[in-house]
Amino acid sequence: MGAYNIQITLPDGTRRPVQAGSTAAEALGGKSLKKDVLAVKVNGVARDLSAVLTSDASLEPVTFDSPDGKDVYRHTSTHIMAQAVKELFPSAQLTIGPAIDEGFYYDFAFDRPFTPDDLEKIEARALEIIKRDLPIARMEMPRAEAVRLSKERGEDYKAEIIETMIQDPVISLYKQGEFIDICQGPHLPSTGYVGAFKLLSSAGAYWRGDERNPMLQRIYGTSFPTKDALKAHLDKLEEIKRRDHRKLGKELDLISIQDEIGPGLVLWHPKGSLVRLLIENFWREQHLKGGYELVYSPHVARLDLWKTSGHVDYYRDNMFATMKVENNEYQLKPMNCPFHIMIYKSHLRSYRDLPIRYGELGTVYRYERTGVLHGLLRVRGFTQDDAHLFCRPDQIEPEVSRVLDFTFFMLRTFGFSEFEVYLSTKPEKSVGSAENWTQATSSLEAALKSRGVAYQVDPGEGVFYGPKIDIKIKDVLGRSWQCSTVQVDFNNPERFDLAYTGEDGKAHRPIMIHRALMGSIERFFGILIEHYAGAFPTWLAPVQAIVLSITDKQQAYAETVAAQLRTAGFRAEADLRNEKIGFKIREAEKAKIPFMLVVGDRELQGGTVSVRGRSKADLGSMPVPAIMELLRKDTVQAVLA
RNA sequence: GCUGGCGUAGCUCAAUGGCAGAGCAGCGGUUUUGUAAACCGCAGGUUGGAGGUUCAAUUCCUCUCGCCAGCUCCA
Repeated sequence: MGAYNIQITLPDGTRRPVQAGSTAAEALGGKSLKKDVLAVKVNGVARDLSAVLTSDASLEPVTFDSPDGKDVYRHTSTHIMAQAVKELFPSAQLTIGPAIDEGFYYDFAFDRPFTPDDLEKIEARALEIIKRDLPIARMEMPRAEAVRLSKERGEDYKAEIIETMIQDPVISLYKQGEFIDICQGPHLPSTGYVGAFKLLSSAGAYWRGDERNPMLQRIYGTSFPTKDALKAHLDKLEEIKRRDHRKLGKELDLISIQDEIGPGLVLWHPKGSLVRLLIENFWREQHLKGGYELVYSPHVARLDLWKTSGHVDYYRDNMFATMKVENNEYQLKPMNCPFHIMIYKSHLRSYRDLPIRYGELGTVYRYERTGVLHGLLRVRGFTQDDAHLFCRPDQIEPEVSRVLDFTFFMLRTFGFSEFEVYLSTKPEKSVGSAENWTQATSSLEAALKSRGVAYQVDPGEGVFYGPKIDIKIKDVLGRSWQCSTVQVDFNNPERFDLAYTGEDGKAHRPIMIHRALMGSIERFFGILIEHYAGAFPTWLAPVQAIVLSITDKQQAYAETVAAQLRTAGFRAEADLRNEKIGFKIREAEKAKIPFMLVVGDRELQGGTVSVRGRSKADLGSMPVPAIMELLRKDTVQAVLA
């Protein structure tokens, strides 16, 4: 090898000559390199530390802090798991094993599901492989040879992957000990780089995600550089469990879903109903302020209505079966839009009337397959905070801008402050002219830009009838939920032959915009429960304050205080039971009531209450008007924030 | 819908091919209490449902309903 030098450039701008043929690791500092450098970006492309440098390049160390670093780390982790599986169960075939958001999985073709017992053994073996600190080497070979090698090793799925999914003439493989896997890489330099490693669960998964294909056995796991980081992650998983709306919904007596009633059908208990009432009241108020007209529509209608709308053609699989009434077929409604359209159609409309905005908290029923139902998040009967805007093409942009403002206002009010916005463009199967699509899409973009909203484009992900904007919220645990959607629709105005009379006296076709802010009230409520861990802010709390008497001497006073609060418009209760104060506080804490007002003889004498906020906050003694002021401030603040 | 797991008192969970149990909640009593669980007692069940094997099934088998995890789907 020639002893000529090449230039490398480091992220801080320093340049350094190194010998051509050096590895990236050597170029970065050789043996002094710490174990927290996992890989390297050569000219922006993630590579192994062992990658050989042959020309001038910019180098950037990749650490666990970066998404690339996590990816490399977890990818090697999943190889380690796969090696453990192959060692313990040689007949298991490798398929795919990617790094995912917070860990990794690997799918194996195996003749039976892995048991929790298997998982323990696999984990133990994986830890041993980490201890062996096997060097991980990259190899390259021609496709045909890689296919042959895979078949030789009994890895038919791997051979299929190369043959059908990879175009490159040269295939890269990674080897650690006896374990070989086809993989693009990059990987960690050795198995010993993995600090903390844990397997989490196993489940079936179809080959290539298609239920007609054989079922594979998937194992999920995660890994972190340190035990503490792993523990933090496991703690977070515990926290997610603690906040599960199905658990809290039951504990706080908010809702139930019962066998006798049917899967995916929700009973709203009094406390849950109260929260819902508060949400809906706020929603209606804001819509009236925002220039919407509120409407109601029936829960069933003639099937023909949905033939006209196209739902029968496109979405019958997700609709409940029709019912026969007096020789006519009726359908439980899966959507509200046809009704709003029919309200629009009940008059001749002038261009002066537009935009027309119909809003409805409309309850719809959709047949969801049993396997997808999930608490409040995925149900069969739910209420959409639906609205349909009928407008001229030139009104799309201002209307969408208004909707965006409105959406962010609503979501912020419910405590969400981080958003991800997606613009979905024309899919392969679509209706409407190219011109329509272009104009609508650019109107959506213009609206987003006018609002200074950062967004990503999802090419081809629009609905067949028009482009859309989806907004995802991030909850307090950093999880994303899609709630809001704004969809332009060219299809329904056409199908229902909607028209308005223009300035020119001629009939024109209006554009429809479907939009939902919260999406489904059920789902949004589920998200809210988890976001707040059941501890609703005062303005949404079903019970805002509870008066706790110390002995029955203060019963009358406690009732008076509670009554005063209720008269002033607060949701207050009194706990007069013959129980110790510690017990009453415990129950009130468990019920997550924002304010506990303890009244004993001292308070009785002074006409005060001793205020304890949720989670131990001691707010001291105060007269009744003062606690009312506190409640008022706490309530108003949230709504105006 | 598919694969796997699960289904026992209102809730959380034990147990066994041979009379189904605990804690909490509920009810009755005692206690009159100062910031996260006072004490005693009582009651509570066709072990999700149907069928089968067995002298005997909550336990084993089949079907069915539902739940959970994942896959798939999501206007």
